[in-house]
Amino acid sequence: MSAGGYRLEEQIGFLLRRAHQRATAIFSARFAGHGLTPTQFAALAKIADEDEVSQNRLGRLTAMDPATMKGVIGRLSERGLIAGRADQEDRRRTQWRLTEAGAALLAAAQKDGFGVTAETLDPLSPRERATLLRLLEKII
Amino acid sequence: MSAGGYRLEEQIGFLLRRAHQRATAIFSARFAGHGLTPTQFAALAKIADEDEVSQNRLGRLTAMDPATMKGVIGRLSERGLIAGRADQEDRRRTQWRLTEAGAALLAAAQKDGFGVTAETLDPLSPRERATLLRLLEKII
DNA sequence: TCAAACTTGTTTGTATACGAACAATTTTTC
DNA sequence: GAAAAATTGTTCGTATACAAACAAGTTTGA
Repeated sequence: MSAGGYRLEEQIGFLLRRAHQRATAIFSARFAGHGLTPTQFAALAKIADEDEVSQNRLGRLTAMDPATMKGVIGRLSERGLIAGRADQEDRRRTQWRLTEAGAALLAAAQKDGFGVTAETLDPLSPRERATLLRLLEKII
Repeated sequence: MSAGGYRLEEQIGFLLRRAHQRATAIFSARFAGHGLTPTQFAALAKIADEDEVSQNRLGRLTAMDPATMKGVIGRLSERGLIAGRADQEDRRRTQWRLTEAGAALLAAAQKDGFGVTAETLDPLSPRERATLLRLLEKII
């Protein structure tokens, strides 16, 4: 009976956690054949955008902390989807690129990426979809 | 240059992940003194609502899978914030309650719970806040 | 009734997520 | 040009998140 009037179901954090869980579940179902997680797909997509990118910068672009990024990079690299080379200008850095296999997988997976977004937003009207994206951007 | 026109920043899943990350960061800052994570706090709040609740039911109420719930319950129980008893009617079940320490911590933490929500939604007008909650509920 | 189906909870393994502490390197500042 | 500050990346530890396989107990249905 919510002692202090705190209703979990109405808290933005709880709603965001649940909405994210649902989006992830939809992603997992559609990407089962590709063997990619949402963060792995995000990393591939951003590496493709950037052509070549350091680990830290990729983390900023995909909203992953350096420790998390290291794990994602490691798994993509082990699977041969990306390849790294030492940066000559800055010896702390490793620059990462898609391999041919990575580019092929990304190309094959991309339409499912749009499918995930479409299915996740399916309960909303086009206008509501735009509103939701706009409001989410405002609170990030 | 988004080869297939796939813009990560506009995908609902990516926005939800980032918004959830920010909400969690705000929670962590405000709850540092209480030593509670968002899921632990959610579990305490729901146990208080229900008075006594089984592990699986609590998982459904707080949107946690049974394996996750077990970890959360274990940590709260180890800290003496909740206590479980074997259910006589259904011998598979354990029923969980707040201890006095748990009830006290929940009472002390609750105003910070509201603070997290307020800070997270701060960039939005009251009308926008209501809209965001409504749209999130629709896509869950 | 009794077998099938379901529910409750556990365990294992993989993948984020991130704080904290750290080493190596580069940039800034004086 | 040297000290200070910042950046890049690693490692360790803790906490979700969930699939899959499982054991044990309960409910359903023919």
